[in-house]
Amino acid sequence: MADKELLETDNNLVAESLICEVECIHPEVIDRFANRIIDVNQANDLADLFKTLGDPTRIRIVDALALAKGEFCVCDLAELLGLSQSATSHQLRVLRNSKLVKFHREGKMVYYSLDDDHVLGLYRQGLEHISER
Amino acid sequence: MADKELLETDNNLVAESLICEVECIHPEVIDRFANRIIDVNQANDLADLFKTLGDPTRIRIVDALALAKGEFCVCDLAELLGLSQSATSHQLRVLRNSKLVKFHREGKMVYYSLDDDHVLGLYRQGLEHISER
DNA sequence: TACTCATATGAACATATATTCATATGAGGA
DNA sequence: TCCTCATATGAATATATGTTCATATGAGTA
Repeated sequence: MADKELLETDNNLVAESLICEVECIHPEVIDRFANRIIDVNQANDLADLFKTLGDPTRIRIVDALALAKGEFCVCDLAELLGLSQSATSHQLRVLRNSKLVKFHREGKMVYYSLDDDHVLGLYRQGLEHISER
Repeated sequence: MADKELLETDNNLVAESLICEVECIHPEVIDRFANRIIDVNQANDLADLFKTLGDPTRIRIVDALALAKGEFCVCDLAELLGLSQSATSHQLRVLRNSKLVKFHREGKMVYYSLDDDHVLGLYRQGLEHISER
């Protein structure tokens, strides 16, 4: 709105403003990259993956499963990490939904483990990153 | 409390309950891993790193910087991603605080780029993970 | 079938966070 | 010095999320 009023006093500015509201943009940069940027859906999926790992409790769960190189039942996980059973179960569900862990039932117990080595790779790379600072 | 009342009718149960509230724990599992689990501070740092990558807007910023293999000024980034200048700046600050991007000033403009190849590695590994499903 | 136990889940609450709007900062130019 | 412009930032708001509490589910067992 402030712009509009200013424009009426300067026709030269009007033309430019109709094309682009801001002056600082480098059109050649935009043109070059505009169609190569990650698709919004993919960005959402990727963000969801990282978001899932973006909680200290879930990190500790993943860490436990990573060092066990095997599986834990919910109850042991809760005890190991000092969490309530409910909190543990809720967080395991989040990890499950993102396919970061898998599980199987054995009688009354449910055992969880990392879904694949990819998860381990991501986790280790993250660990490396924070260690180098 | 429900436990307490039950306990008074069965002394055998009392003893066990005083040691451990839950029955399903495997003590040998706990003992074996209890002292090897990631330190809480480290878990927080690692979660913060992933949390920073856990937002679609920041993912798209990182993606743009990754494919440019160079730098963008704030204004170009905003235009490229269809974001407001303010939102872009706020998110760049988050990325800066987590040391995922670096920047330098040139006159009025500020140019941002990925901080190091580690970030790129993490990003790519995440991409791989979601592509394989 | 009735009971116990391991796990899952829904609701509620407190906290964190992404965006917008308005404004501040600070560099370059007239 | 005053103005413009690129960027940064604070406040406010809407939304997402982690934990707890209470309860449900569902497998084993008497």
